[in-house]
Amino acid sequence: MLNNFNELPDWISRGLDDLFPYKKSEDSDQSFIKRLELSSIEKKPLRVKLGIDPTGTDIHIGHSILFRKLRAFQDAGHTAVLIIGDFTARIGDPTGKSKTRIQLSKDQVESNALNYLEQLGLGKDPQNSLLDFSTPGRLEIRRNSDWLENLNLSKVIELLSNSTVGQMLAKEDFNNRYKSGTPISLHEFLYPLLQGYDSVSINSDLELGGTDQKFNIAMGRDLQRAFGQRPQFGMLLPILVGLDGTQKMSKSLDNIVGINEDSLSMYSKLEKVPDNLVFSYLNLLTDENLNELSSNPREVQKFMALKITSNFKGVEAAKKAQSNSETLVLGTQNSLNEIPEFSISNVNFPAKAFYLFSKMKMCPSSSEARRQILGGGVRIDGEKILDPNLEFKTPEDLIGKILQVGKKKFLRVSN
RNA sequence: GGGUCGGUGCCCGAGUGGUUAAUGGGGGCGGACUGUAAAUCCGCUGGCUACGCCUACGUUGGUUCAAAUCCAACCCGGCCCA
Repeated sequence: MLNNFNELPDWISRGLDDLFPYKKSEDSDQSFIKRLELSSIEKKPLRVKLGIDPTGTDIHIGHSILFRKLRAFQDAGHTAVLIIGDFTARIGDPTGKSKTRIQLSKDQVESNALNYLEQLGLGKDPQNSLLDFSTPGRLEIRRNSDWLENLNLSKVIELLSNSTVGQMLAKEDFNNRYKSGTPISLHEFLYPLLQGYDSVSINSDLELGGTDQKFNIAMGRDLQRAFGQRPQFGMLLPILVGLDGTQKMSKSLDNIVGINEDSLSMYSKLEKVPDNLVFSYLNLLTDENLNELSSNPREVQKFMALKITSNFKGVEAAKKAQSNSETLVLGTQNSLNEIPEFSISNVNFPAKAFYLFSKMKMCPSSSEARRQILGGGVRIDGEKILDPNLEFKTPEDLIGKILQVGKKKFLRVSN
């Protein structure tokens, strides 16, 4: 951490990686504390910007760090301005990318956006959702196509003139790609400028983002000044490391915990994250006191899994997930009360084992199912099966039984 | 636009006419071990109700008994020149 932010209240400083600029100054453009004071003197809530590009369909707990912080500002009475990057999603943020992102269609982007909002809590009680959608004045949802779709060329040129090729190439991602000979399309240079222009369009006081967003957020600050606005502050929060323990959490790396996952799989994934992540998960995803943790690493890990699952699924569900997960380990699956059920209706009989497991979506393909069986990773009601051609004559032979692949995937056969 | 090099399975990367579904590494998955972790060891890693069939080496055609491997055109990219 570059600074210690201990002059800031805990709800702001918790988990913070950087807040910039961070100067001791009376100028509310330079000192965030002054900006906060000004806001309370003027009785004008801060406009806190967070942009999301609706490129995928699943929000994971890594994203939730930002939303939790945004929510903290909401709860403190400020206005969250959630920008749906429906336009920028079509360009693709080059940040962290080693290659040009595929451009998405308008329809895709729109349905992704709705999906995101639902996951964030649209239509839900604020107590059970990431963001507060219902308290008046606490949330604005804006789509950046509103102002970006019809930007004319002269405006675009004006934006472009605010930055230089040198600046762009100084940005780490572009630099790496340039040096390694990976293509960079010109339109990708536009992305930081457009994101910056979003800040101008909504008159942002503070923009939240992951640490990789520093360049883009700083661009917003520059542009706001160029357009005669009071420049925003940038608040950077750490990028959550994914389940593999090394790379950032990202769907394409397949190391995520999705906030839509059922409580059992959420808990199960969390309780077995690599040890080096446990502390940061507690720090970034819960409000627990970090000075009062057990000295037993396994206990801390379980505690972390329980607390995080509770945040998303409620205390009851989390406790149930924990006890279910413990029974699973003992191999007494029958006592489970919360195994997801899956209908056997699209399986044709007689059904061989490998066919069954692929049709029940336990394995991605029938060939894979065959391999899993041969590899000894497949059980029915706890009993290992080794013959991929094991045949089941009728659905009745299977209904109510528990199919298992590996240690984590379970499913109860239903009608 | 010209020159030149290149496009192989999730990724990287061998292979330059025939046991090639394609060496190797990474990643992933499964098994043993364990703290359901890490480390380590072992196995698997195109699809298909399968002892067989199908689809694969940028795209499309061609040569050949036979092509990822040869030829042509096209598409895409790196570098150099303009």
